[in-house]
Amino acid sequence: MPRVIKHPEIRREDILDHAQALFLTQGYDRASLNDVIASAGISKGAFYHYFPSKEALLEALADRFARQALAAVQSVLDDPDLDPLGRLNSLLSQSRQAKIETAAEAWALFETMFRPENLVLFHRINLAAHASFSPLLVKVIRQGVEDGTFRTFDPEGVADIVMQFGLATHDVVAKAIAGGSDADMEVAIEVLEKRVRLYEIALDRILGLPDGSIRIGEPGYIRAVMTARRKADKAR
Amino acid sequence: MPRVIKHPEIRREDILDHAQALFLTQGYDRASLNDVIASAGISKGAFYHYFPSKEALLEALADRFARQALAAVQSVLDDPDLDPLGRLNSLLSQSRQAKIETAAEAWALFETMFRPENLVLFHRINLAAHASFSPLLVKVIRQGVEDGTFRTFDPEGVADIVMQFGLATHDVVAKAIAGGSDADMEVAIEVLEKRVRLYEIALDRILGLPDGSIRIGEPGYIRAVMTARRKADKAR
DNA sequence: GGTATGATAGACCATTGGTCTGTTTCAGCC
DNA sequence: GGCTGAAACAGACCAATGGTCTATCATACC
Repeated sequence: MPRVIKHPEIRREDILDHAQALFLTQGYDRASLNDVIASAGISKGAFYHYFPSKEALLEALADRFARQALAAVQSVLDDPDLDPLGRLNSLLSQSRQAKIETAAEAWALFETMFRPENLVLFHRINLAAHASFSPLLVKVIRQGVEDGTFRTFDPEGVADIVMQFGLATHDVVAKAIAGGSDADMEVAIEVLEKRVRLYEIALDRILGLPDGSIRIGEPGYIRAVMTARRKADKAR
Repeated sequence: MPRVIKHPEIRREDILDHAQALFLTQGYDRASLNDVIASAGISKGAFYHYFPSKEALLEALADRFARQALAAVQSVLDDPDLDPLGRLNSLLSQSRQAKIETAAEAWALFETMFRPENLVLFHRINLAAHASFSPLLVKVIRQGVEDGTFRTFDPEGVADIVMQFGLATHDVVAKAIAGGSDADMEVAIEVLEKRVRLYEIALDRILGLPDGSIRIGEPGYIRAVMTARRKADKAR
């Protein structure tokens, strides 16, 4: 094997990229270290020079995911024109960043992320995301409580419940993927939209808001994501 | 090794027992098949005579857990004197079966179940539990909707959210375990009781009930479980 | 130009989940 | 009681895995 030397940061990202592709397509357990280093075109020595273990690679990957997600909502957090409710709604929908054109990509991520063999990876990402998002959510909620928009005795608890919304959709999406047919997809869309409405009124209640205040995503967004995926599927 | 022949069902349960002990103490990944067969005192041939793979063993274990849990609440489901709300509350608290004396055991299960290395096992159990519990919950909720106690447009969604309550406590408990000190425990108790109250009012709302209708567990139950554990810990 | 240090290669290792062949036990039949 | 076939079990064996170790290359710096 020819010896290629890259800048450490580049090489590291390189390994992460290849690992991400393999872990997402085959799952963390089924993708072997040999697969990773073969894909990245490096030797075992090189790999262990950058990561102390396969587990550490997984964690680094989860961290990167969480950081990227955080960066994606940074503008919402920084926007000074948003009141607490608006900020919370924007965070929940994330629709400012996730435009409809990228819906197909969003689905691709969903599809791979929620596959059963990706449980471990998904969980790590969730942990990392929780660790970095929770404090921000708590901050927003606390501000809302102070200025009187929200009313709750447990901001951290509310934040956790908000975070769990992601997990909540897990089962539904997983089943839709397992099924795969158009009919399954249609069912999944309806179930998800109902579920979203349920979460909205639950959040309204535990934040002491009048009904209809919380709006998770724009109406029809889920359908847009799902149908975009269907189109992409049929194209290939 | 002497050749001991047991009744197939006995042998199977035997293997499951030893696997359960090992998986819970060491985690599914870290406990090797050799550990399991050594602990069970059998050969590889014997093991693969009963289970097609290590994965299948995990699934069988999860199934058994789910079946046991189901059996534990069967009386609540069969009780003809309970109205839908009472039945739901009883299911949520499970306090009829889980008396305070068994609190220490409950904790032991919690402690092992929620350890990070048991993610996979926990998830399988959760899936199995979800599969068998959800329909029952939906049935109860549907009855409540019919007789006018509950009011919701999405019984399945409500059932799922109820089921997720178990997962919700996961993080809190996991952190308390990670900490381990009395102070950590005290914090965990308070956080958990707040979280429970939050869930109660959220469920009240999405079931169209007046506040205070849903009661997850008797007041002080969490503290009872936690302190029982503390006593058990200090005893040894 | 020498050299220390980081970056890379690849042989090597113990262990793992899983397979395969062979042996023992025993119920059912004559 | 003896025979037989299938179920129950034992254990050698295997490829692959995550991880270690030593040797080699490249480069920045004096």
